[in-house]
Amino acid sequence: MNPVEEILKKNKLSITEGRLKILGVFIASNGALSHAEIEKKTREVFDRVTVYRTLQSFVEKGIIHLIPTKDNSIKYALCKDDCQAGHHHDNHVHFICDECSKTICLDDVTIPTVKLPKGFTPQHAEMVVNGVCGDCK
Amino acid sequence: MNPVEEILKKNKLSITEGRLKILGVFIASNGALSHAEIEKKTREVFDRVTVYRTLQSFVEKGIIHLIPTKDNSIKYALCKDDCQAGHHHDNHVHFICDECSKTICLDDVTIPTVKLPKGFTPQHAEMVVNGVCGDCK
DNA sequence: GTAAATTTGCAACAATGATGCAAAAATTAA
DNA sequence: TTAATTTTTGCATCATTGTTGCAAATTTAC
Repeated sequence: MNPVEEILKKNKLSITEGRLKILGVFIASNGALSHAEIEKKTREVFDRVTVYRTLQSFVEKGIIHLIPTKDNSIKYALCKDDCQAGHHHDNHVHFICDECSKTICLDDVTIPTVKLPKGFTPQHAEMVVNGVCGDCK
Repeated sequence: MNPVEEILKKNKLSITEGRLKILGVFIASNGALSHAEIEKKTREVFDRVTVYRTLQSFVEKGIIHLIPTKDNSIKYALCKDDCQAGHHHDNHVHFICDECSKTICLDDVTIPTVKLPKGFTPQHAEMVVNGVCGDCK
């Protein structure tokens, strides 16, 4: 069994062509992908709705995670840790390159904790850094 | 001249009913607002397109700023510093309450700098903390 | 292989956002 | 203050994005 199928099995998702293909796209990509990008790569094969539902189920199962952005573009990423070990730890910083606009998971950069004003109880933090990536400099 | 008009003047925007009203909504609110919320509060008075264009021009002038979110909902906020001093410094942490889902600018909490891997040049950082706010605890 | 469960595609719909253009309003100049 | 110029608004229209119900197709379990 190939590794893509294994990930689906491990997450109790039935093996379908759509899921194999879309998960494959993530594994082949080195950065995060927007919904539009995934749709473009699979539109000829699968329906728009299938892509939506597939991504939703992947997020629910923790196979991929969302990255917050300022513009209204959801970005999805499959992180190395998640897909190999199966247990989730997406508390890493994300980097968006202003040149190539690629979104990269900095798996080794942990989000620092900040001291909040009185009354606020933190639960989860997200951090996104913009700048220029190694390839573009 | 009232303070709302002054902000528009300072930013070289002509004083119109729509801008006064929408800016007023921001000043009256203690948190960030989504487009939909602003539209709801002004739909009977102004056209949808006017709201879009007004928000766009406010962002361009730096009167309001965007807050990144995971779901596809743009949040806009008017920060205390910006509107009073006129010079921009929105390098503060944002807090989203999981109970009341209010988004709050923590103007006094500065985003910490993180050490990035070799090759990455940071330009700007964003940080969003989720949890429970003082009112909901 | 067959039955049950799940997923897919289609159609339809809702929400969000953008653009061109004429009418209205605001600013500038006289 | 009025007239001319500039800017903004509203309307119509369109594109994109995302959701839902349901029948057909596929996958899984037996």
